[in-house]
Amino acid sequence: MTKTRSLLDETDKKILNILQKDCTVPLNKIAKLLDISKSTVHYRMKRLKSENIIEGYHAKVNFARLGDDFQAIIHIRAKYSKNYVEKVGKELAKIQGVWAIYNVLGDNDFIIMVRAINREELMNKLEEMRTSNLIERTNTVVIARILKEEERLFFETDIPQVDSTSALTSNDE
Amino acid sequence: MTKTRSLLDETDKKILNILQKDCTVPLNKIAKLLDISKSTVHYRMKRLKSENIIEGYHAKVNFARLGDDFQAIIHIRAKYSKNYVEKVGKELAKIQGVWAIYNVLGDNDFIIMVRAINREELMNKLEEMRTSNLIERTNTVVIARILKEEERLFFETDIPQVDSTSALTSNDE
DNA sequence: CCTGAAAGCAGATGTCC
DNA sequence: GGACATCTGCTTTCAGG
Repeated sequence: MTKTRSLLDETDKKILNILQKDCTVPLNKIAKLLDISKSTVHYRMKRLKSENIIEGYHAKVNFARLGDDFQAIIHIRAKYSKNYVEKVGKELAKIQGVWAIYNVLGDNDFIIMVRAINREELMNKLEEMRTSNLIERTNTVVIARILKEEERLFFETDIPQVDSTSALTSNDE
Repeated sequence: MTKTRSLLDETDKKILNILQKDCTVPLNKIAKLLDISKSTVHYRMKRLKSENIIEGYHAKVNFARLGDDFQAIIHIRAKYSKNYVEKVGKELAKIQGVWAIYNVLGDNDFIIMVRAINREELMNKLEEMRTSNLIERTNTVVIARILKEEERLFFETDIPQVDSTSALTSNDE
């Protein structure tokens, strides 16, 4: 009967939300928050990691605080060819400072995020792109201020409504 | 005299690069890699954290692996008013799934990153924006594939050339 | 600002449910 | 899949250079 068997249950999502916000919180504390045992948390985290749902644990650095920060968003139109998405992606990935590459639908083929230390450095990176024979055009937007940059948490809407008849009610006891 | 006194020395940057890539590596290992003592690594990490250069430690989740993933990049033109950057920023930040907000220079005022679980959800979020009287226009680009999304590491070029007289010139060698 | 040793605690493991 | 107890090893602290 309606065994939804999603990849993640609600406990997993709660754990992921906690770890996304701060992956240094002790198993102990997570266990208390979710009212399960420490080893269960450990077990689940290991599973999530091994299944590559958790891709890694990373420190977030505040570059704005360091000066020498010049970030931009570059819109790229590629020249079409067989497997151009992968090809162009690889080429872009090689450029120092390109930290995100999105293949997108619409006027452009890619939107990429770049960090440089100043205008000159950014221009050099742009030059690299413009001399590539895989790239048709670039359109660069300079970031004035980063107002937010956080984790992509799970929300209520992410949780499949497992309502059969009642389902809800029944707290543990 | 010209004591550059940068916020970060080379050791700090190396530590930050390691922790950005993986903040679970033991102090021990970092110490060996940098050929300094374990407690020095700890000392520096604490300083970086307390100075908010390290903003936090976060798990990275692979949403693409989970299905129910519909991400987009939205370009936003605001209606100008006093302090509109902050005002619009705050308004956008409230919308569930908006995980990054960049105030940018150019045709648009903001570029934001949004995660939804499907097209409908995204449309709802767009509707929220379009009914805001702070927002003039939106232009949405759907992400087909995330080819790269990593940390913004420090590079050679980030390390200030501590050249005394001329500043420019001096490539590393 | 860096180090080494000692102490405290959290993460890893294995067994049983 | 989850709980409990144990062990290992890392993080944290601190006194000294």
